[in-house]
Amino acid sequence: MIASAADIKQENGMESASEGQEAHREVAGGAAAGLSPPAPAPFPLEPGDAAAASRVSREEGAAAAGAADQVQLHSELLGRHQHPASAQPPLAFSPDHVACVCEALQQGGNLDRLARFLWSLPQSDLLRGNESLLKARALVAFHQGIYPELYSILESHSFESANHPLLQQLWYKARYTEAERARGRPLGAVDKYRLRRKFPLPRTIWDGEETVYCFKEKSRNALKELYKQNRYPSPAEKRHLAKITGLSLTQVSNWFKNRRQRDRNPSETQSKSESDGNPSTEDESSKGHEDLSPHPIPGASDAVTNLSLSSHMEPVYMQQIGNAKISLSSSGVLLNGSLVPASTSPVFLNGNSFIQGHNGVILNGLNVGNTQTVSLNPSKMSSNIVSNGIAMTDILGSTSQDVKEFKVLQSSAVNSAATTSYSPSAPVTFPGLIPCTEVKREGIQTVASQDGGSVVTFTTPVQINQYGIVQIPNSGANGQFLNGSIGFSPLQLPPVSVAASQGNISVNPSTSDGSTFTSESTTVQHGKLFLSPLAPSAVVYTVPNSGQTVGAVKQEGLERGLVFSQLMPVNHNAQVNANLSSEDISGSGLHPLASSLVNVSPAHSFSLSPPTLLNPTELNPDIAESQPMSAPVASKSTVTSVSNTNYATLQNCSLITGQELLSVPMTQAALGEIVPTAEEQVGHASPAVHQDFVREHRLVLQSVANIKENFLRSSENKATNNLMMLDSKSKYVLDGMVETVCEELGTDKKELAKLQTVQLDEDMQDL
DNA sequence: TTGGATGATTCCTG
DNA sequence: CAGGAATCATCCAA
Repeated sequence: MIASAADIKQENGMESASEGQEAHREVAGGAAAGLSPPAPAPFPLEPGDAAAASRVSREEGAAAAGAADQVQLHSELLGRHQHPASAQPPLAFSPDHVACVCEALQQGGNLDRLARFLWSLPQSDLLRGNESLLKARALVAFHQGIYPELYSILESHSFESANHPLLQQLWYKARYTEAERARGRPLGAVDKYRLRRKFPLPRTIWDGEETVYCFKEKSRNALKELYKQNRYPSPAEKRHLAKITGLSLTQVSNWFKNRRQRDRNPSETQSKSESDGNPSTEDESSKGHEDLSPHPIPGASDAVTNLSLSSHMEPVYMQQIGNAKISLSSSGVLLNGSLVPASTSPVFLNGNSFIQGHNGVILNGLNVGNTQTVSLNPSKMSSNIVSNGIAMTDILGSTSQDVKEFKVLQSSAVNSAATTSYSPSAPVTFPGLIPCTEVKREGIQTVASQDGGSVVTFTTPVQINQYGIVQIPNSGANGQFLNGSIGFSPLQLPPVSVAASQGNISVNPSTSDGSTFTSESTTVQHGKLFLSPLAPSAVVYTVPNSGQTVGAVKQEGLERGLVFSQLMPVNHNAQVNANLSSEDISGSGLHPLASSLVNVSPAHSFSLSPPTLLNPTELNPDIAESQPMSAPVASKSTVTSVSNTNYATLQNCSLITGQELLSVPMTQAALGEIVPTAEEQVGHASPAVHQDFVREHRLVLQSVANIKENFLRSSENKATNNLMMLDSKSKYVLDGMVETVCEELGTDKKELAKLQTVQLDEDMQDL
């Protein structure tokens, strides 16, 4: 689709860059006329001069046939007969239609035609800032070698991320081509690299996220995290990883393959510590390889691995789940999980993950960086000593095997004898665990033990500040039984600085024996919603108290979803603020009220009161097919998990409320007005209505824009297709339109004439 | 300019 | 078809 540099070079011959630009301005000049202020218009169209433009176009117009001509014809008519010369010529197309044609021509690869079409368009404020037009203009400018204009376009408008790859290519290729011309020789890799450094991408076409060796750091971290746990991911895991990282399955597979290979041959590759600064990665890679060969996830019977730690005099029993790798050079921390009867304050994190010594804590396989603090702050320490309990709520990523193993270990924990109590007023650190990571534990009741060891159970709210993982505000006079029900899902926590913002946690009042809590101990968190923005966004809502315990929530492959615990009293005072942005979560941590993209007020409540729990089957049939919810501890657990697609639907519902009457029909109009009925409506056009309609439509689009990504994801769900269509700015949506238009363009001009004569007032009536 | 790091590719094997 | 090994091309920092 993109004209190659060679093409451009050919077109421009041996002219210098500036000469070439001028030449092309003269030849193809009007391409950008009147579309956007930032770019100079070589042939500025006087108001009402669409006819002239039309004539010029036809004279030049080698292919006078097609959409461009039809458009300009109609523009001419409207410009002459409906508007005085002083007014802006009206658009025969709606901006969406223009964008549609642009997309069609772009995808058709006919950039010359696209240039003529752009040139023929009249000036209109409606078209300013139209991203499809700007993109088309950029393409044309690149195609014609008018690089200054290209740069101007790219820098003057903040493009949607969906367009970034293409525009970035344009940016770099233009730079390369310019440099090649100047030097008169092809560029080498280093030359290109220097050019990229010299001309970094403008933020308008770049999300600002650093990439190293083509992979974004975020993606790389996700790969690393899974690799730490499992060097041989299953195809499903690879797919999931590919999905959450935006990489292809092949890239994920290659990454693992390369990583394994280089871990196997550290001497050859001189593999050093990864960029995550975690030497443990290397450590665990360089030792015990025989244990890391492909193997099925072990069953519960072999879930417990007895390791002897070099730095410890006492053995530490750890739970090794699946292919999770265990690397302990000192005491570990494990929350919510298994048992480590080490003498030096082991803390476990969610059972199946692991933890390592020197540089950080790995929460569920994810490393907590040096500056991160894990503090467990209870608010009040009454006498809540829970002797038992390990309730595991593993939200994401855990496998059923994990749960099984957890059960085994849990039972052993319950049956164990030794119980250690920690003074709530004495924060406990874990020597040797993480020299640079502070782990505070306040008001933690240590409870069960195994083999003389101790298991930590959190009986009060657990708070991990913004440098840490989880924040659970304490809200009660009575201590709360959290029972260690902290679920850190694998792969959800980046290991570095953003880790804190990407975990998820559920605080569930559950007991190991399945008994329910009294209201006194559990109501304190009423209405609290603890959300966690995740890169693969998983948000866990757990609102305790209903006389029932909440068990584990499992949802494999959840990418952006909400997990609602049972009986979530949204209608109380719960305002759901969920920042699901995967791009900007580093600063928000887990503060529940941090910047929110989605603000679901009670008015838009999902009716999650007990009688109307979200039914995953209804919301998304995929849920029924997917990972079943499991409740390793609480027998009564009833947790509703809502998959990403459902979440998108929910968002749509809330945001579109009151607007869907506008937006949905608009989609129909945008797509459907190519139908012959449009012809009968010629002459009924009402520019005023049209523009107003467009504005409203834009309003709708704007409101929808925030959840666009979810729209796109929801496209996987057929049930939401209609909603997806609302986002007519989306290229995905346009794809369908483009196909249609391409057909029309390729067959009959009349169809385009029909397209121009859309009667939006009729649409309004339909509304 | 250099050399390590890294993603991708090819070939082979089970 | 996935994994291992070798290799290539490119990236990127020093």
